[in-house]
Amino acid sequence: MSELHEPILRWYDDHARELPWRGPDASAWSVMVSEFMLQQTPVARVLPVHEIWLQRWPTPADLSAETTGEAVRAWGRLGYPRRALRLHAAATVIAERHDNQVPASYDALRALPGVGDYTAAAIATFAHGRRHVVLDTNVRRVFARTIEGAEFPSTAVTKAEREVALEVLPADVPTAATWSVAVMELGALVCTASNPRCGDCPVAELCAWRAAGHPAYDGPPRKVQTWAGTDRQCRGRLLAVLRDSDGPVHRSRLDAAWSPEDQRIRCLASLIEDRLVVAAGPETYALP
DNA sequence: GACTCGTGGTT
DNA sequence: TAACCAAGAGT
Repeated sequence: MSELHEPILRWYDDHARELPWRGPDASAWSVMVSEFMLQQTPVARVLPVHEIWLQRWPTPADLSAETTGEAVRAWGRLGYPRRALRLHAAATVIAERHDNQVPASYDALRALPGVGDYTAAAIATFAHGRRHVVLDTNVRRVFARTIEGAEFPSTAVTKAEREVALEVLPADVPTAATWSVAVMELGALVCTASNPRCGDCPVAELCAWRAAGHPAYDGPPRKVQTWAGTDRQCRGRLLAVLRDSDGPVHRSRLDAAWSPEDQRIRCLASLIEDRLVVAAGPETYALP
């Protein structure tokens, strides 16, 4: 029984945000959709899109019956639109092989497209109450600080890190689920990456990083995403043209959306390769 | 393990 | 303002 448990669980009881994918009325599918959307996208931007998706596609089979293009269009500007394709593909697997029920086992979830270690553990835990180590960027940062005394965790999840997380995971199954969401919430609201609110932290007195005097991060340089002029930006521009059009668009519309030309051609080809775009006819393109 | 893949709010 | 960063996954 870690001494972190009680203060963090009590803090969560008082400060948890009310989110639509939490609470007793949320379906496992609602949790699954939220986990896909929350991969690298902030809660505030997910909220309105998640509501539309659940209303439009209340079960995996409802989404599976749509074209992938409609999923990409409804994904809107959440970013990383390949997640929409993977969610659609996962919904199809669930509809066809899992009786339209989101699996409860980690292994079955992990086998779905777009579901990695984190998402499998999160769905098993938050949708089905299973007991798993849920290691996301928030949890990793909270443990790095409170337990290891470092400002930030290592770049990749280590075996030792996973073992520590398992050691502090409450043995009681339902408490383990609450614990995981509580630590995530603490990382999201208090133990933030920049400007942590240590004055509001329920475990400030126990925090190794604070006790050490908040030493600055001294690990390898954390990668900074470049953006301007990248293929990612170019792809985003091209896809936005298709997303904002009702039907197929002529190549000239895409030509106007980005230069230089060689990069535009390369990115359009990669979008087609990724099945985010299809050639709809001579010189015309559309969502799949 | 290093890279790639969107988007927009915050500082 | 440019940099940072947000419930990661796949290659």
